[in-house]
Amino acid sequence: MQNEQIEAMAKILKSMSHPIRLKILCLLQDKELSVGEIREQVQTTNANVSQHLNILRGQGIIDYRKDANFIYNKIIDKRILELIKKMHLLFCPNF
Amino acid sequence: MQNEQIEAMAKILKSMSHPIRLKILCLLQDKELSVGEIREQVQTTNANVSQHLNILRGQGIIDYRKDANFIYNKIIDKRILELIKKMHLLFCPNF
DNA sequence: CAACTATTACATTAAAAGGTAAAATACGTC
DNA sequence: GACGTATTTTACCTTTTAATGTAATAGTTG
Repeated sequence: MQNEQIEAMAKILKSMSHPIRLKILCLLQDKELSVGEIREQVQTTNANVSQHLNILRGQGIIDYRKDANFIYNKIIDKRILELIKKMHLLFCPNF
Repeated sequence: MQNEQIEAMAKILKSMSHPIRLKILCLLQDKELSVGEIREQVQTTNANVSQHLNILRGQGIIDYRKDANFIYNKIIDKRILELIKKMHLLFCPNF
């Protein structure tokens, strides 16, 4: 890996390395979810979820669509999906 | 993934998510290296490398052996090796 | 406009990173 | 065995960055 790529990769890893954000990404693996739906699964506030989502958006990992006053979030970077799948296989082989 | 596993995984990712530590892991993919040898490749001080190595050791990702007054470091968690390989494939397909 | 969902802004707290100097460890030589 | 040198670690302090809480704001709906 080149230095620039290492920097870029480290940024991506950092954005995934917070428990709440990692959980959000796991939840979004197979379906899109609204902020409120995410908050139900992650023990924190609405605003906090929103802030974490914003970090993931900034990395281009997720995107959203509006529907009424809901915001549905989904993963758009397929590489992240693959990476999570791999992590799952490597670190949680029992599931 | 279970919550505990997510916490554990987030910790691992965090320890990999610093550019210097990620570079160290890349360098250690195929060979063991002393602190000084790592410092040559990573633009920082000896003490700083040592501190980063300590974090990776704390995670059980790397271990070391002594030889004279050199410390040779290597990756002992094979899952990390696989994860790096996968990241390489996904994010740096040109190399 | 009242109710609901989400975002933003700001302030506070907590955690990580980095610099520097001192200390520990090992080696060779006198 | 004391001394000088090389390598690495540790400790301490400072700075920087990240995370969180709270309240205010925006946007949408009926």
